[in-house]
Amino acid sequence: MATTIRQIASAAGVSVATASRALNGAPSVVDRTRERVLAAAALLDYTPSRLGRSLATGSTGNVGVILPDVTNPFYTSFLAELESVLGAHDRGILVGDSHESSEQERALIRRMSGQVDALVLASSRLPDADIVAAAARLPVVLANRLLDGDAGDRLELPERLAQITLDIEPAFAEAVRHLHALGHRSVAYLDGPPQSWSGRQKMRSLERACRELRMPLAVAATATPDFVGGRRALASIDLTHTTAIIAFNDEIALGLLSALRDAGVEVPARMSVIGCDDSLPEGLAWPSLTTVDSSARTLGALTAAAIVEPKPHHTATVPTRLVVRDSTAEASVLS
Amino acid sequence: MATTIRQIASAAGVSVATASRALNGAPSVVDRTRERVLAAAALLDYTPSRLGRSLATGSTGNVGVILPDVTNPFYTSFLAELESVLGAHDRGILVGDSHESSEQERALIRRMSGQVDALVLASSRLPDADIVAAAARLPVVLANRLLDGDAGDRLELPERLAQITLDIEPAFAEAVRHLHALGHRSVAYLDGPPQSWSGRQKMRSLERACRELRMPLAVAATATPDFVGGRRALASIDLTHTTAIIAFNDEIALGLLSALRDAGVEVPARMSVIGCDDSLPEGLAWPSLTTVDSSARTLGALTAAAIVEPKPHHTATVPTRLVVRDSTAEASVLS
DNA sequence: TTGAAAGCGCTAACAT
DNA sequence: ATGTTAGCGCTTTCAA
Repeated sequence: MATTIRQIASAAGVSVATASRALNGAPSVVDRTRERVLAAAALLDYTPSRLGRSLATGSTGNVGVILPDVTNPFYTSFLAELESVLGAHDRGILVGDSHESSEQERALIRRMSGQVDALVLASSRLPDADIVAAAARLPVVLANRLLDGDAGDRLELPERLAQITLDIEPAFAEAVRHLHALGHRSVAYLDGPPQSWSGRQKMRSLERACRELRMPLAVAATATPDFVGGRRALASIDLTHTTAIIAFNDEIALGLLSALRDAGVEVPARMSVIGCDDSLPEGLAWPSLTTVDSSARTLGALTAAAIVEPKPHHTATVPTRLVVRDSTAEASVLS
Repeated sequence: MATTIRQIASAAGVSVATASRALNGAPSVVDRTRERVLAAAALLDYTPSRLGRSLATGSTGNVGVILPDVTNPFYTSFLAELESVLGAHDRGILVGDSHESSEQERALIRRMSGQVDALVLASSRLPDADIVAAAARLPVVLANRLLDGDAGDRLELPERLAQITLDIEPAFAEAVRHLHALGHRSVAYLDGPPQSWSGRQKMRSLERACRELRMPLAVAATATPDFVGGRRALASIDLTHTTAIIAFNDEIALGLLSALRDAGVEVPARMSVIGCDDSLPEGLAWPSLTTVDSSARTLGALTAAAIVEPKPHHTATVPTRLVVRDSTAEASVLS
């Protein structure tokens, strides 16, 4: 067994109450006493039990983070930033991977609640009602998702539910205008997971922008929102009529680039490609990818802030912008 | 406040002890009583407090996992597998990112110990002594690292220290022989982090294999063991005398490939490249990468097994093998 | 300024 | 088969 506060107390010749106060820097402890306690603690290599403290104070110092896929670079960047900030505040992280499944997500929430002070749900695939229910039990920060507050105000949003999102609408509209200006007259969109809120946002933004410019929008699905999914998705695209493709994320765009190269379709001469996230290191994509910069790290930082300094009904949004590189060019003339 | 076992007990008209037994499926509870308790629990939406249970039983059901970099695909694959297996056993994961720093690693261990049942240290950058000290406090599984047990047996290895490693020696030797057979007469090695145990293993394997074949080995460092590090490292390679490069991992190799393409050096015609891990999805590298297959997922699975079914002085090793693809070919004749 | 004692939610002897 | 009781390690009233 590890050293307990009782041993410290008796070693220092004080009561446990005093030992506790000294250890926690209570002002009411006289210097000489504090020194004795601290010395005893150092001597016995004392580490306070988080469990005991948590039970007594009702706060654990940990936050639960649930991601759809720990393997996805977008979420690992997010997690890295979150971990970094929370770690600096001496708070631990319990992670869970929902594998894009709402069932698993529910199970994780159940397992975590009770041993965390707050929950971060990244791109939650849960129905609104479940999220509201979770937020009733403990503070929840929703990252990359918004609840349908406008839907007739049917469900009251809990105070302790924060929502941090990416403002992708303007950048996606700009992407479409960018393509239009290059002479493209139709756009194909490679979608992400069907339950993804951000995916729906992207779809909506594209639909709207395309409508305004009178450009048809073709939508194709990907089995998985990653490199492999992007590679496979090329098969579902009508190459004879498509000159420009926008992807749900950079991973998909990268897979697409790879498949296009294999198929002998030149980028950008014959096909323009646009990604989303700007998550790839320079030089990984060839040609370098035109993309919508939406920083997962910033999302992580704002999420961490929402945990560290909670505000009722807190919302924040990460701005995004189109970054034009070498994967988009003037539309080729189709034969 | 959430529902407590006391409320369940009084609602069901039994003592807390009986309630506890019923909830935990003790055989000594008669069916009718159990039903009443379970019904009360369901009615009141009861979730047992992990904290209370942990304090009483001395086991938390959580394991701590410390990685050098949550953003690195090798570690995320490892983590994904670990999470998957442990999650199936209803055990939670506390993650920490040490950012390749032993200082941070120490701090994380301190924060975690006391609230986890076991610790997983992936590619720990800590001195042997610290690891032994940690293992004295709680079970530790060392992944991708071995302690110097042979160094005069100076430090007794704790029983509860498991060590899971990759057996890279044979595959690295084979990589060198593969290059030699293709006519290469010298090898360059792009190393990983200096504190990395596996990096030293790789170096040693290469040195030995090269010595046997009388091939000179040139070693260059990378600032970071990732794509960007690989790209930058090309500058430190003598292109006029090098025909083959082996990299610490696939990320570095990928960066190298990208830099070589920018520099107009053809792969494999002019330069052969070999990676390590086989962590890239098919099609990501161009040309496809000859690499040493050493599965991070398998490492994760074996590590999870060491947690779930602990054995004293447990060790296990993941076999590796050379996978020949398109990035290696006959040595070019240098002018 | 310090100590005694209660209690956080739960489990596990020990009794009955 | 069930109840009583004593903690697990800590914080925090309340008294002194």
